[in-house]
Amino acid sequence: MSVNQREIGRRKLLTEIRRQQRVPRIDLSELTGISRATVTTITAELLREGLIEEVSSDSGEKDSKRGRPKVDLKIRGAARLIAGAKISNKTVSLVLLDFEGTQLADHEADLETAVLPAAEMAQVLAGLVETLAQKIGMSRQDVAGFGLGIAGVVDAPRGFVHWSPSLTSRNVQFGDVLERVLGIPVFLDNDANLVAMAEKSFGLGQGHNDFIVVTIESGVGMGIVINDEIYRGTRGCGAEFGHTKVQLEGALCRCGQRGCLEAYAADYALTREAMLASGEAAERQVEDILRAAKEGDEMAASIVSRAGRMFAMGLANIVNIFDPELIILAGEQMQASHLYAEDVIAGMRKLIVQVDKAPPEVVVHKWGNLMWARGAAAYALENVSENALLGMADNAA
Amino acid sequence: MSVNQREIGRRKLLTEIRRQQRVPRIDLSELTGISRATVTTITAELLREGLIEEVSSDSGEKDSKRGRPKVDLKIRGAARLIAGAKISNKTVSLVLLDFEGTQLADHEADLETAVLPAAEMAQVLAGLVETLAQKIGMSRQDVAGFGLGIAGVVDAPRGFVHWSPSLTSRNVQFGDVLERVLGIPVFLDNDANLVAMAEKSFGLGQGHNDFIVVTIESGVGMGIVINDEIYRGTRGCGAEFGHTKVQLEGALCRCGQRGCLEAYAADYALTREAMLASGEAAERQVEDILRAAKEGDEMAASIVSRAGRMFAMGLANIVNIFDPELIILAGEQMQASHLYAEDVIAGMRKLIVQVDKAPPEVVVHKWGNLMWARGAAAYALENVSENALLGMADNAA
DNA sequence: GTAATAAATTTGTAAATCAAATTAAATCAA
DNA sequence: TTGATTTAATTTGATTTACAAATTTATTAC
Repeated sequence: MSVNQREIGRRKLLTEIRRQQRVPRIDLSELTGISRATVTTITAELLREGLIEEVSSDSGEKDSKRGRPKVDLKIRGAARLIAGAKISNKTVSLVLLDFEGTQLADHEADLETAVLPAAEMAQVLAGLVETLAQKIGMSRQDVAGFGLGIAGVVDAPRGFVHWSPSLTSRNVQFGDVLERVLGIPVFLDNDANLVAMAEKSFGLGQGHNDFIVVTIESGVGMGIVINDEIYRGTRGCGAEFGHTKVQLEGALCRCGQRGCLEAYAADYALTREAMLASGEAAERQVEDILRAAKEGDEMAASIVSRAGRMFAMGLANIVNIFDPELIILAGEQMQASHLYAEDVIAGMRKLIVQVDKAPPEVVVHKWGNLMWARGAAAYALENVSENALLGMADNAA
Repeated sequence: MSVNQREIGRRKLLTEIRRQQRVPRIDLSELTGISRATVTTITAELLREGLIEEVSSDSGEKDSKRGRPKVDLKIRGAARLIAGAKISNKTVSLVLLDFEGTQLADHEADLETAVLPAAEMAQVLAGLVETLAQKIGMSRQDVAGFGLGIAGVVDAPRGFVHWSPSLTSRNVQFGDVLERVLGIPVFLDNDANLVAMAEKSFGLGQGHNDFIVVTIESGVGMGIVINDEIYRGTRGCGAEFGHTKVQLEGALCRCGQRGCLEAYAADYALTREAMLASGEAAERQVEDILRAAKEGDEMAASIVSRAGRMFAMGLANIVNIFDPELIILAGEQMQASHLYAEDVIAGMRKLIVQVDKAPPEVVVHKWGNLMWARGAAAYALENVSENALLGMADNAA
């Protein structure tokens, strides 16, 4: 009933094994502070349960030591099957991972309509997860957990969608709807949080306990990791970096308010301004504007420069508030390169509180379309892992 | 050595007793999920150690129940003596608390100079703590912990001061200096964090796990409470709300940068603007300007209104990032009333992401000079409490 | 004075950790 | 090939700890 001692040990060891990838029992004892005896008993349980497995050789150092050789332990990939998906504008991308986190399959599908009622969306997703599973000869029922990223305002722990551009209805208990239709555990989250999750599990955030991920695609999003956990506000609408205000009564944003960072830094802001300034009716592509700016077009340069300075200002505010050790600028579109530029970062450094200590590291991580889905899967993986451990206690009783 | 089960139980029970103020064992068992038997044994330990005490009557409900009457437990005030202090511009205010948190004495003293070398400041503080203790017939050596709040950039866990307006030297291991001079454990923190601490322990933050405190005095500060703990960034220079930027290349701030919130909302910003606008050489008092604004003076009104709108914008950014359940506007000066005004808060509400859920509660808490010192003491109390529990384990061994 | 009732404690048992002893699996040296 | 050496992993036995159930304690009701 209560969280007993043993469960704490099991959790500690399983997470440590996951972190280390491959690790012998004696090191586990060192790393976790749990005695060798207890490590033996607990890992035996985890082995029996099929959650981990032994790997013969320690490939690392073969300096011909004598003594009984270490036997590495690792997460057993075959233990569970995890699916993750991200709903984008008119496409859904999915990945299938094993329990180790290695990718087994992926899939991409178009949606006929970008916006659907919750029930229909669930039907579509159920079909896609089935298709995905069949790619490796499995069925949907074999999937232990499905993580889904959806744009909008999401209350992740409750699986509740306040609003999403992909759903016709507001305020849906979408997590429950999905679980009913899919018949497997579903874990729902805001898409920006999932990038943070992906960076934490597979990306540049590995080994960091506190960091911030800023995502740049059509809008500007943010994920916050504090104390090794995704921080979500009380109402599930925190981390709205794109809608922090950088100018009082400034430019009009898609959200209807004025002065949002997005209204200066996002793609549509650039094209809109260029259109307005030139008086042309046709929209120029962002790439066009960036190229023109580089080639000396003053108007274009001015637009791009302001976007960069506004972005730097927004970033600086984040640093002044959080003082994180790391900021990851993550995005799949190369066209946001003007925001990744070194002078933008330099501009940010000038706007933060000056201390005799290095400013936070800023790294850029450009990745493919599937990263979102992998983040969603990582979120599911975390939850499935936890449930697997809880399940063990039940079996014992 | 390792944090054993028993220690977890002790901590749980002690914090629960502190939270409940007075509580019988059987309720403790209910509240913490620890069995009655274990509650008996652990509370016996805590009693023996003198950290808690029994109180005969449960004053609450005397509805003539039968059965053995409950015996309330409470923190034993006499267990430890805690001091807290805040260094302000040219004064130091101090409080002396017992282990329950009730105030036993307070003291205020002027500094000859606002800025001192670390060693001298430590000497001054040692004398003041001695004076404080003697007010109740005790000496400095009887104080179990001293919490100190100091303006500037402070790395609290390390007791390191990057920079402070009260010290001549930068980058001082001030915590260690103080401990050497005072001869008692010292806990150092940034002053804004201490207000958060005070609100969490004694004020409006009680019962909330995640909230934000914005302090308004000569500058604008912020304290962040996440998961019932003060959040401090990696370098100890987070939560610099006053220096978040609200205008690109805007008004000049004391910190040398442009566009800081402080440069629009702080006292000196108002007086400066009024002076510039009127062309007068003499500075007007903030109260003057506020009164004039109310009486229809257009220039004054414009200045005050902009300060309010900028402040609303800054607050909205905090909400858009954190989505906290509660924001406490805390300050000792009535003159900041223009920032507390209802229309400022309403302005903030218009600038946050709109969801079908109530915006965060905003409350105003005006308090006296000693609140800072009480926060410092609360910080020390938390640490001393923790150490008392750790000490028990050592005794047993 | 006795029954009833509820809080707190005691008792005996089961769970779980750990240090120390033991076993297992390898290398090295002769 | 054999035995010494070395190190990892397991087993053993003691100890800690938590808890359910039984018991004691302190009160009211009748």
